[in-house]
Parts: sequence; C-alpha cells; structure tokens
Amino acid sequence: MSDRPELDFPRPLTTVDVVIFAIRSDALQVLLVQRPTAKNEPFPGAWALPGGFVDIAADRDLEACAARKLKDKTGVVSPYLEQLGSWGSAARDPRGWSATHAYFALLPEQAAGGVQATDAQWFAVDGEKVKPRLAFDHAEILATAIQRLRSKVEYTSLPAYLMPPEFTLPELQRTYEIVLDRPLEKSAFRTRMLAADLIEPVARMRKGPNRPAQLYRLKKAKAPVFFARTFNPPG
Amino acid sequence: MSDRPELDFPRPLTTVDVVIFAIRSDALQVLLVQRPTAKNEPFPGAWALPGGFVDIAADRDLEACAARKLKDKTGVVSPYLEQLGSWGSAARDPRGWSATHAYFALLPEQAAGGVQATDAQWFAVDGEKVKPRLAFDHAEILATAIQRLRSKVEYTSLPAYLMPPEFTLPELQRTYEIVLDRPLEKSAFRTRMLAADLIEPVARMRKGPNRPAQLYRLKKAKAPVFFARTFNPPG
DNA sequence: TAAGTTAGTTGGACTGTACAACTAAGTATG
DNA sequence: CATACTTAGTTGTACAGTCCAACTAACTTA
Repeated sequence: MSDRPELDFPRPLTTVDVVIFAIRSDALQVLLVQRPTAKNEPFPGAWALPGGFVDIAADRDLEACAARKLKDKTGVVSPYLEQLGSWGSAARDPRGWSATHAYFALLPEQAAGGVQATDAQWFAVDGEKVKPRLAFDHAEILATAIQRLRSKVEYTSLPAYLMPPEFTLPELQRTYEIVLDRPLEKSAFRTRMLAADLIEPVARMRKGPNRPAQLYRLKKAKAPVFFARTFNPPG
Repeated sequence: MSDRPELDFPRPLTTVDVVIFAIRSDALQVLLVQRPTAKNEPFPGAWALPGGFVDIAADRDLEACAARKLKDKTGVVSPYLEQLGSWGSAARDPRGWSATHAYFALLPEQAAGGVQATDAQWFAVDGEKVKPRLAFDHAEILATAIQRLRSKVEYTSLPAYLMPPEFTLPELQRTYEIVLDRPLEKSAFRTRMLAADLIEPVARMRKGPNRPAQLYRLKKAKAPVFFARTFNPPG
C-alpha cells in the first residue's frame, strides 16, 4: 500500500450479518448463532445474527458475502435475500469502529428444518424481540428486519418465499397471518390475492382432512410483486 | 493493532455517499460534485455523488458522517436524511475492495439555492438518469435513490420535506406531480391529503395571481407518515 | 349414518376514489 | 370599467374493492 500513501489511514472493520427468517411450528422464527468463547472475542457465549468479516479475497461483493454466510449456516443456496441496511459506529463493536451490512433471508419451512450447524438455533420472534439478549447491536438490526418484513407483507408477495413450492390458499393466508400477527378476512384475502396475479393454480389438488383444496404456486417473478392496497384488519 | 493479531487482515475501504434531491425550476434535481484531477485519483474530472471516506476519528456513526458531508456541500444542518443502502464489491473502485453506505436527503428549494460550493452543481433528473456519466457505480446508486423516492411518494408524506415551511395545497400537489412525473387528480389528492392528517392549516392566506389560497404546514412528525392507499393515475 | 370441519361462494352494506361539472374570488385586458 | 380569464376549492355521481356474515359443498370421523 506504500505506492498509495493517500489510502494509508485507519479503516473501519467491515462485516456482513444475515437475519434468516422461517415459519416453524406456526410461528415466525429467526436463526441465531452462539458467539465463541475464545479470548479476545467480544460478547463470548452470547447469541448473535449469523455473519462475520468480509473476506476481500473470497467475496466478489456484499451480496455474495451474505449468500456465503447463509449457505455456511443453512446449506441453502438461492433463497430470497434482500439488503436491510447498514449499521456503523465507533461504539457497536469493542474491537473498534465497525460497519455491518445487514441482509435478511426468507426460508421455506422444510429448508429451515435442514439446518444442522451445532452452534445455530432457531428462536421464535415475539413482537419485535427474541428471548436471548443479542450481541452487538443485533437486537436493533433484528427489530428493523421484523418491521421491514411486516411492512412488506402488507403490500407485496414476500410471504410466498416462506412457502413450499406448492401450497393452498388457506395455507398462504395462514402464513400472512403468522407474519402479521393478526387475523385476515378470508374472502377479501382470496379476492386480492387472485387479483394481484401473483400465484397460479396447479392441476393437482391436495387431499386434506376435509375436501380437496386447490394447490397454487408462485408465478415466475424475480422481485416480489406489489399489491395496490394494504390489508385492513377486520373489525 | 499488534495486540489483536486476529484483526490483522485487509479491510475494505469504507465510504459514505449522499444523494441530495431538491425541486428547482419545476424539476427534480440532484446535486453532483466534480472529482479532482490530481494524480492517482479515480475518475478524474467526472461527476459523482457527494461523499468520501469515513473518518473514524471524527464520525461517531454512519449517519453523522453523512450529515457532515451534506453540511460541507450545502450548509444545511438538519434536513430529511434517510439511509438508502450499501454497495460494496472488489470492482467498484480502482483503489481496491470498497463499500459505500449511501444516504439520500431532501432539501427545500430555497435551501438548495444556497449551495455555493465551486465544485458542486445541480442536475435535472430525467427518468432515472442525469446527463453526465457518473463516477464509480454512482449511476446505479442514483437510480435506486430515484426509485426509492418515487415509491415512497406513493404512500408517505415525503414530498413535504421538499416544500418551504408553509405552502398551499396546489403547491404540494405540484411537488407530488413533479416527483412522480404524472398528473394527479385534484379532488382525490385533496381528500386523501387532508384525511391523512399530515398537514394543518395556518391562519394566513397567500395572495396569488388569483384568489387567496389557504396556507398549510407539515404537522410535527419525526418520520414521514404513511398513507393507507396508493395514488392511482387518472384515466 | 350423523356430526364436524374446512374450502370456497354469494350478496349486501359501506367506504374511498375517479371524474366532471360547478362556484367563487381574484387578475388581466380591452 | 366591463368582460374574460385563471385558479382555489366544492359538490355529486359512478364505480370498485373491502368487510362481514351467511351459505353451499366435500370430505373425515365417531
């Protein structure tokens, strides 16, 4: 770096963290990892969002870095992955001025079930918090992620990324209700969902505990589609 | 750093860039600065978003850094400032792996008129582009900022931050129309804007080229307020 | 065979928007 | 000074989508 003296000044630590959501046991859950207890490690033993330093040799860009960390923890290769924002300050990491680029990912339930990292564990989201205290400013990042998820659910097809490839309308509605944490009106949900043109019926039917239900799948769309209006709570 | 050998690895360059918007001459404009032409400088002479390296001695956090750069260029102290996202890759800066934290700011017209930095200049936004080619990946950042602004205008009170302290309803509607680049229906705009409870009437009236018009001001609200529905284009 | 459960439909009340026509108060022009 | 023009703001009708409750249909379970 001696040939570029103008770049010889202290740089912040740069990390990437990923908020990984899934619906498990009829609840919105988030994947956390336990921090190592080695000497010099900040927040030893505390729970934290999966993440770590950017590896400028291995990571082509920030999103690739986030995808790598997600794959390391879950084995999932191409889920829904969206940038959440960045948090940087002198105080957030005892090792020095640091900035993290936060992403959030959505996993279908069966992919979430395949996670088997020994230091990782799923926690139910309660309001905008989880039970364990989180390392760094991860509680704030998580709260922001939950807000973003809830907000986007109001007007996009995001929850479809939490579903298996084929699903029934009541199953999809149930996912919306879990994420929003409030009941939705059946008839209006159906009308809007079909009008939004996000999903298409599949030939097959599902044999349930009652009458066969129509299966749907998400239409091909790179980005989540926007609804024209927000859901209004019944009552 | 020798007492923390685990932190001795190459770190990305960390910068902050600010997309500064204002309505000038009945058009949405953005403030750009011309890059220096000194040796070793990337993109010499090209236009770029105002920004630069994070100064870990001077900047408490990322937002303070963005506010500092905004004040340096415009003199404005507390405008609307929101994080836009971050862009980081090995390729975006010839000096090495770099990550920028992008913010966007909204200025009222008279504050925008006070900008007098010699290397800064306002450019009209055409679609999602500006006339000059931009340095780094700033064209992509600017396009994202415009999309974010347009999208938020649909369902929040953001454009009020582009207005002077007191304004008439038709003036506010004109600002919405400039940002959205499409006409809005007068009656529906009025009904929704008043129902949203974002603005309150001021005792005074403005003497215009026609009958006196009622002045309004933005109600005290830290964050922009959300509308329940989106605007639909007439016709 | 009867009762229970869930998928999906139907219809009426209500609400907010789109749109056009209208009124009112000022300015500009001959 | 009278008339035409411009723009602020209102009114009223048509329409679309939501809320909500009641209903039908198909399958399961006791």
